[in-house]
Amino acid sequence: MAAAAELIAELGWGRVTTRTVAERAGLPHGAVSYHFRGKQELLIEATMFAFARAVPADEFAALPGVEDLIALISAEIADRDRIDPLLSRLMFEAMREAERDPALRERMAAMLTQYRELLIATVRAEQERGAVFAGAPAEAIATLLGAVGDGLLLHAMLDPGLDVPAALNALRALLAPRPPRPAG
Amino acid sequence: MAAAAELIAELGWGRVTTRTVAERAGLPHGAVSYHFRGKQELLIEATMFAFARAVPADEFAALPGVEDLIALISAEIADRDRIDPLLSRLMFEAMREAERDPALRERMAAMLTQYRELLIATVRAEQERGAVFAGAPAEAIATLLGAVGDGLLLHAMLDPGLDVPAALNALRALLAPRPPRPAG
Amino acid sequence: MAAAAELIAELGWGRVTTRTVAERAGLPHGAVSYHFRGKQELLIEATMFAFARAVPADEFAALPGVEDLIALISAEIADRDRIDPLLSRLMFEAMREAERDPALRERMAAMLTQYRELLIATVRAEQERGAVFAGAPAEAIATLLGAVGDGLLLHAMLDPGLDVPAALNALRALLAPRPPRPAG
Amino acid sequence: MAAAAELIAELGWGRVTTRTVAERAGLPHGAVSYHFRGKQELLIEATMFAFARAVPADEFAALPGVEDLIALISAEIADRDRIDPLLSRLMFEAMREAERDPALRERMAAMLTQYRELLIATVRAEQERGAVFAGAPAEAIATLLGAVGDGLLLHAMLDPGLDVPAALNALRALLAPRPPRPAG
DNA sequence: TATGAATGAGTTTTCATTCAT
DNA sequence: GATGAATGAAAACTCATTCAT
Repeated sequence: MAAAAELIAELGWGRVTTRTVAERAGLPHGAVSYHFRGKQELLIEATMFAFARAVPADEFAALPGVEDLIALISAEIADRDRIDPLLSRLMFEAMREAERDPALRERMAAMLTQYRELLIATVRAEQERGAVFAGAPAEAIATLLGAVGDGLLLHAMLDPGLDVPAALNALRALLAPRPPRPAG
Repeated sequence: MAAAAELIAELGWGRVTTRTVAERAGLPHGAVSYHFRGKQELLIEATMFAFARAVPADEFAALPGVEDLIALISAEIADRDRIDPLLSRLMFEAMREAERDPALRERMAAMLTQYRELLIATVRAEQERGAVFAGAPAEAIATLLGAVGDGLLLHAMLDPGLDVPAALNALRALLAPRPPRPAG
Repeated sequence: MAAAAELIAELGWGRVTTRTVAERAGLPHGAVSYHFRGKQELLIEATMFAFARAVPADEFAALPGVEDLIALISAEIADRDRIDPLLSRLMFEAMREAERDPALRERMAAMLTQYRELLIATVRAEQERGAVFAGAPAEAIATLLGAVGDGLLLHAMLDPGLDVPAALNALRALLAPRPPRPAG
Repeated sequence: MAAAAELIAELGWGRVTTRTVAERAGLPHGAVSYHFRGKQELLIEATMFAFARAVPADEFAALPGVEDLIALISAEIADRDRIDPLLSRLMFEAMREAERDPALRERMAAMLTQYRELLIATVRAEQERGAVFAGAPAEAIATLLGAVGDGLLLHAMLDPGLDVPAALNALRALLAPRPPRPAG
């Protein structure tokens, strides 16, 4: 039941009840306990299902080096924040919950690692192409990029007036390659 | 009852119960409802209290233009993550909850605005001093810095192995001033 | 759960607790909140259920013009006060509560209106038959009769020694038809 | 604190809290427990105080035979319902509570007996004056009058559209003296 | 296999009363 | 004497889970 994912995003992990999920899905209440071992299992499955459906595996495989890096980040934010706020909220809920539930943590970690690997590879490729500032290791820049993405998401969620495009332009300028610093 | 803040960080906002808070604080159960109008008020007050105690007002006033900007960010992360992991988790919980509770959102927004104003002023001063990349508006760079700070916090929380110092070095390099890009 | 009605009569509306109701009914505590949206709904449903069960609808339909009016009132009081003191107390509690709860008030008003319509029709029929004093409008006499009924109920409840039969005899005498008052 | 009487009338006996009383009276909270043995004592004292203040003893003594009986009832209803609904509501609350609290019952009974004696004496005097229907014992008519008074009060409280003046006119007509019934 | 009624543990909240100051 | 902070008993309500059908 991927409709449970909606409710996690809307209400928060802890406020989702089995009844609400059943109602939203138009299913009988007993079905929840019948198909899943418990609420937690339902929510975890729903979360991973929603992520898997949103980012198909082959998209991950195809991306590095193809898209401009900034455009990638930008599109990601735009997707999350404008087109489907569900996913960004769900991501935060799941991150929070993952800190406490080992089962979820494991699955989230795998997903995040995959995403991080993609970022590193992309940064490295762009650096080799000369399209991105090469004065720092790709790993470190990728870490920054991931942090900027989620941080902007978080701040934009709290302050809808935040000028995300301007911030992304600044990021673009910062990431631009540059000549070696003149001595002195 | 600043001991409630601990529990928010440990258990998550929604899993804190009045009973648990009372036990942790060594107080009778009725005391919670006696001193606060309800659980939510208690948690909000505890949150703001913890933040206020962690970042004294005069520190805010003294910082701009005095400290190196990167050092500021770095110190902030180090403080939060090493000295008192409570604060970073609490921040995350509070941000998540602020999305749903208008009262908390208002207070968090005020705090973040104050922090953002400080960042902007600092960035602008450093740009004028020639110590920070001037190719983007101070507002946009400050937005990025705030996002990077909280994003790194979040990711470091989820992945304790994350190389934060390396990322901060990369940030330092990216923020360094640079000569105008050669034409072409 | 019509057993809740007993407790309203015995303890008073405000002193009935869900726990008491559950115990009296031999049901687990959670059942109350499961079957009704809340305590108030339970008590309201129990009240209307008890009234509906006590005065079947067809009795209402059959009465007007058939029974002697006094006998009607008398039977009503006797029924309520002797056969089932529960109902008179319940009626009083419900009236008191109806002043504050709009939902209950609406349902009580509907019931009282139905009863009052019956009284008016009966009075009017008896007046036309020449069996009841015709010197006042049927509506006004019906209002008095309704008031006398509930007033006697109330006073008999508070003072068990009250001579209700004597009062009903007096009512019978007062309601008797009379010749036009001699002029002067 | 006679201001507690207001709250009984407004909220109902069981819903009055010591805090509310103290606030309404502008007094410190501790004063309630200091001056009275408990909440119940406070409410009982407040009730009797309000009644005593509303109907001074000498008024009771002066009334019988002086006022027209209907005017007395009418004035009573008007007073209660229009000028000061507080007293009528308080009366009902106190009656209800008196069923359960012996201490209150005793004091209410004394008051009601005094009132009933007054009614009987008045009816008897009016009957002797030839101003009231003499075909029934004064006691029984007094019982009816008392019941009509409280019954009308109760119904008028529930149904503000009730035509009380018309009902009182009918009562006046019913109580009018009449010649012996013509034979046949 | 599927359902949804029923259960009871757990949570928040209210409030009369107590008692140190 | 007077205050109001503190206590804890009791109440309503929620909800995941169980289980008879």
